[in-house]
Amino acid sequence: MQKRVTQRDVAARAGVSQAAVSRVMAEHGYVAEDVRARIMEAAAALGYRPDPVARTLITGRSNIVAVVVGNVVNPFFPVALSALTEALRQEDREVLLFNAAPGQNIDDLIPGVLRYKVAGIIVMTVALGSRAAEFCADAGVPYVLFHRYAEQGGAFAVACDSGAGGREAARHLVATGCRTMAYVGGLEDSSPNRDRANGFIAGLREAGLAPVEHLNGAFTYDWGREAINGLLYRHPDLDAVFCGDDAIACGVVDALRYDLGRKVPDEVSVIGFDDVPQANWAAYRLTTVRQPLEAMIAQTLTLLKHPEDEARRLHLLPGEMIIRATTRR
Amino acid sequence: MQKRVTQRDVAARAGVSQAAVSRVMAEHGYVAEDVRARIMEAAAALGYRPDPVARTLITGRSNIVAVVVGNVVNPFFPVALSALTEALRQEDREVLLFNAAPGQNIDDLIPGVLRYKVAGIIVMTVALGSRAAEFCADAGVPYVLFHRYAEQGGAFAVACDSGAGGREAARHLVATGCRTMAYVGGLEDSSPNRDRANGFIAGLREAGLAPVEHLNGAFTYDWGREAINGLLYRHPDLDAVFCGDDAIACGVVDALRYDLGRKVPDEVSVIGFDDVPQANWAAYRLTTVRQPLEAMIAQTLTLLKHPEDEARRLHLLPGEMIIRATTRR
DNA sequence: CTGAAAGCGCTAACAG
DNA sequence: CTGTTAGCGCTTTCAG
Repeated sequence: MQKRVTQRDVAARAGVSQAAVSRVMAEHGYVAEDVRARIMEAAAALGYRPDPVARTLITGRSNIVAVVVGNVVNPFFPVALSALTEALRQEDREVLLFNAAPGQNIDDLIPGVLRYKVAGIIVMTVALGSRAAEFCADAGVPYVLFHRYAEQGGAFAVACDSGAGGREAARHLVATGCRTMAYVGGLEDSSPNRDRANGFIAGLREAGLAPVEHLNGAFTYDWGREAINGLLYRHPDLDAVFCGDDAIACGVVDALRYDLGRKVPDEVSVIGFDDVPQANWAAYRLTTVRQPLEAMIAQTLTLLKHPEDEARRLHLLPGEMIIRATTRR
Repeated sequence: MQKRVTQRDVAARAGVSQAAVSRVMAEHGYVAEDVRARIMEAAAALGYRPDPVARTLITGRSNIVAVVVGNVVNPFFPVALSALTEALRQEDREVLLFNAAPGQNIDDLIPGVLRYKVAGIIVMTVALGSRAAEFCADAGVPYVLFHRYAEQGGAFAVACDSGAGGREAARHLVATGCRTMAYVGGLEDSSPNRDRANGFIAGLREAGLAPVEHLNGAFTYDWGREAINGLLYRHPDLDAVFCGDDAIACGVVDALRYDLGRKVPDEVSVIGFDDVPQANWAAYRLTTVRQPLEAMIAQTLTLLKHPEDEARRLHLLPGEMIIRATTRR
């Protein structure tokens, strides 16, 4: 149980005051070059590393970023979380992970998060609160919604341009000869779901078409599988389905092939959204809209670091249509 | 930007000293019942919530548990992480998430983690360090390996009994008439991989059989897909493959069906390990060995909370064979 | 430019 | 049982 090396130890070895060491470590205030060198040397020799807890106590700000996640079963989550923590790690920031309970309002969670004096909060859940942004603003903590946005609250938000993605999906289906189409969405009350649906509808309208049906449910494989069964029963001539995300799409494809005996894409085309790893598995080879994950993360970090520089609240980044084998040529 | 409520404020309102408030909040030391009631009332009225940073600074221990993850692409990770954070949340403990860079030694990571005065460290990466357990022991921080264990270092470890699982898989394949079998493993130098391989080999030996080949690679879909191609070329009469995990197994199944035109399970049986959500998707319906996730997490939390009560270092929990449609009846 | 000194909010002896 | 008193390790005035 060895004692930690403190700034006092470094100061003693360098023959300076502890305050001088602090100034060097915090890169704050002026220190003569030779003194700074002596201090750095002493710190290195002693293996000194600053105590983040003590620093946070006094400054009221840590280098920890809170990430609030919710629907963890969705395969997009681990991909996004992993890329995010990796990016944060490269900036020497840690990630405090909060798991919102199903149905839990973010508003109830944020005050608890704020107690940790986090440097910022990134919210990846679908269920939103209305006052969370306000709490964070009061505390001076940057608050960024990732992957979706809120109509009100004035929070920063970074997301894929789902509307454009939905439109592209519609155009691709129209261009490949589909006419009787449906949208199988995820959580009704979420911005990606709304935008994907609206974009899809808008894209069909360009061709003078309209979806025969528009379903909402959850961003899950099981929902996709369930939804398509009823859908195909009501519309036996259905020739295309645009899905809220890849998980739903996989469920739809599987149900079409294994529950309903339809050929994908020959009889029914299917398009997903996200481009999760499974989308490219040989069993699916899903045509989908890839989220611009790298760009979304970069934008999120910029917002976290310099929220004041950025007047624009909503940042929608264009996705990329990935054409594989669940749509016709 | 409203001021936080501090113990001093509570003390003033309750007409007691700040120390009395601390004793009530920390549940440490004696306080008269009526005084305690007054304090609780004042705290509630003011909306007081303790400052975890200040508390950590003085006690040298936070209520934060560090979770170190690595191979995030593997679908078992989000399932495990999600269940773990959920369990931790129920104990009012937070999760500090560390993403080990690919190939990074845990030993280099742990000292940085320890600076946060975490209440415990749970390691879910496959790459191990040799001194991490020692560092943690020196700092008095419980250290638990999750999902795999180390031969040396004396760290606590909680994992599925992969050896028993491998043996069961072998028995099931033998019982369903397979004779020419191979093991397609993941990361060679990891305990789950070794145990699954050894268990499988032992299980075959019971029937007087031996695997025709034994490959190691990575716990990924792509590796499974690649491995089976060469394997089937060298052993055209192969009739079963036991895989290091479900991701590999999905790759093997897909390659057999779509790259090699074989029928699963009629021509080749495939068994995975973990029972991730995808294993039950209709495109796979994978026979697999389910990890006892709930039990593993419960055991991990117990070890974290009372490490001194537990003499046994290694806790192997039995998995459950889930028979689906990638093995014959 | 540097050191002394005052805390950040809380816990933990220690008297009373 | 309760209040007083030191700090935890660090940042940040404030003199010098």
